[in-house]
Amino acid sequence: MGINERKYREKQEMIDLILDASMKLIIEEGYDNITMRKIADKIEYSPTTIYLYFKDKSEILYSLLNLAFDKFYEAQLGVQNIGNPKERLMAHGLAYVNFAMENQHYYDLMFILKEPTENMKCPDDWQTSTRTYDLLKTNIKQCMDAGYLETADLEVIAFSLWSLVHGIASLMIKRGFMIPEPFRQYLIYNSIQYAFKGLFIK
Amino acid sequence: MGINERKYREKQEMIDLILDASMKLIIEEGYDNITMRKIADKIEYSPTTIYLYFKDKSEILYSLLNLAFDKFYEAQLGVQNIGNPKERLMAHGLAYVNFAMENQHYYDLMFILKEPTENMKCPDDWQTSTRTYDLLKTNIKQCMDAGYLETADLEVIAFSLWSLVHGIASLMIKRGFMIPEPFRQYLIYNSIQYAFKGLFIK
DNA sequence: TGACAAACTTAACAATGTTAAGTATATTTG
DNA sequence: CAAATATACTTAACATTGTTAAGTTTGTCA
Repeated sequence: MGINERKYREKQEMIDLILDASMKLIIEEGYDNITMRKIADKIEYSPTTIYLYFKDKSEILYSLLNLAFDKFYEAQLGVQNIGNPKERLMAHGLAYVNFAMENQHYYDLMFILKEPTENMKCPDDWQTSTRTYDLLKTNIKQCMDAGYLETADLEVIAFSLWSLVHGIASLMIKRGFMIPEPFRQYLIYNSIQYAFKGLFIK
Repeated sequence: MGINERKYREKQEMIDLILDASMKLIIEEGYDNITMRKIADKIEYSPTTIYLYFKDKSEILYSLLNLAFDKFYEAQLGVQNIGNPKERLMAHGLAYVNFAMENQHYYDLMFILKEPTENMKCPDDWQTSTRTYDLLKTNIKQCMDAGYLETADLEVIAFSLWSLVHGIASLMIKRGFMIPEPFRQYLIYNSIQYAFKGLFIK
């Protein structure tokens, strides 16, 4: 009988409803201003109903983190059609920072906030994140194979590049107000350019 | 009459008492777990007394941010006795990340948390922070003058290096749990090494 | 000594995440 | 078909948070 299937579907729809509302709230009002009651208001249910679908608030944030990583991964894929490994890697870095700047709250969820990580106990729980990191490593590897990068520990190069773009993104998001607006874009673009150029050996 | 001086002194002592207790609480229990009532408990006053000395919680955090920057600046000064500009700059980067790792809550206050920055409206309010950034720029400038670095926009180079070390530090602090412990130190050290080496031209 | 200001506390507010207990609404079972 | 039971949801309440208003004690100065 399809009754169980329907129930499962309805449960899933409710979960999506909650996540949708939460994500919208985060985008509208920022992570700090998201509360269980506001989510409940938005979906027109009582606050406690949410607890029938999520263990607690951090589990909602963890689910949103995974959704954010999906969007992030897609954005990263956008540069994979570039043939030349060096240009691809550079575009990759720029795409990373651009995504972060245009989706600051997603970025917060993915790499800065602690709360959603309370639900990440074992490595299985961060598959959505390692997927994008693997993409970066692949692009680095191909640069290395093509002789654009010095042969070195792939993990070290990857972490260096990741740190660089994450540093740019997170500084801009959290302390960008200290830099006058017209100067921000200039700094972002040229810092990436400068740092990447240094690493390439041809 | 020294009565006003005494009162001023007492007021200052109270402020220090509150800041001391707050900082200890942050170090002991982390930023998330610091509450006005816990601070009050620690200094053995009622919670509302604190409001006679600080406008609100974010003003306390802002004061702590400045204290953190003082410690940070001191730590950075530790490498200034190194004669060779290149070695000094590299040591500077390492000292930066080391301080961050050893004082994660300070680092949170200085570069990641939004709350304390609510009290930073005009550039006068972030003097303690620009001071350390100026130190970095000085060291970069000297590397450039000595021919260790390609001549380029100082602001761009400084932001690149800052982003790199900040990226390493903040990733380790916020998502370090995803990297197995013995590997973390290796990654930190070698990433700095790798990225810096790329930038030097001799 | 009495007026007044400064320092501090008590009580309370609204907002937060979360739980316990209760009520409708489906579903299953006799 | 009706009673029993499970499912979905709500109401009420709790403890904790930052913060304010009102009151009390203490110190200062005429």
